[in-house]
Amino acid sequence: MTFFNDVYGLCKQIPKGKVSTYGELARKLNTKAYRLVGQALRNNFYVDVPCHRVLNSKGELYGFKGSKDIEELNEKKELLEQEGIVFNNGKVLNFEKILFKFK
DNA sequence: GGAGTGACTTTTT
DNA sequence: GAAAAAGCCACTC
Repeated sequence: MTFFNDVYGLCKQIPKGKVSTYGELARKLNTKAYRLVGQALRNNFYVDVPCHRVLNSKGELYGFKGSKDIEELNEKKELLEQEGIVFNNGKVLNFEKILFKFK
């Protein structure tokens, strides 16, 4: 679970009001397993990890809204709006501005 | 230990 | 430019 753990750690590094992408996370971890990032978050969306701040490369939520099992994250999406992130048709406005890039 | 899986990304049609 | 297909790696069953 080390990989997952790393993912969680990075997610926690995402400052409030900003978002990141699975690609960035994976790249930061020096891996191409983009899907693993999503998997990690999915298994651990119970934990205090701001997984809702992680979007896909297009800057929009992936799977959240479509799946019923994770419809709880729909509420988290609204949380993002509370943090200052604006959504438009499921997409994020000024995505590149609020995108948090890992170093 | 092998096969299946997935909140993705990139390339190709 | 949208839609489909393939590639990817770690984790679970």
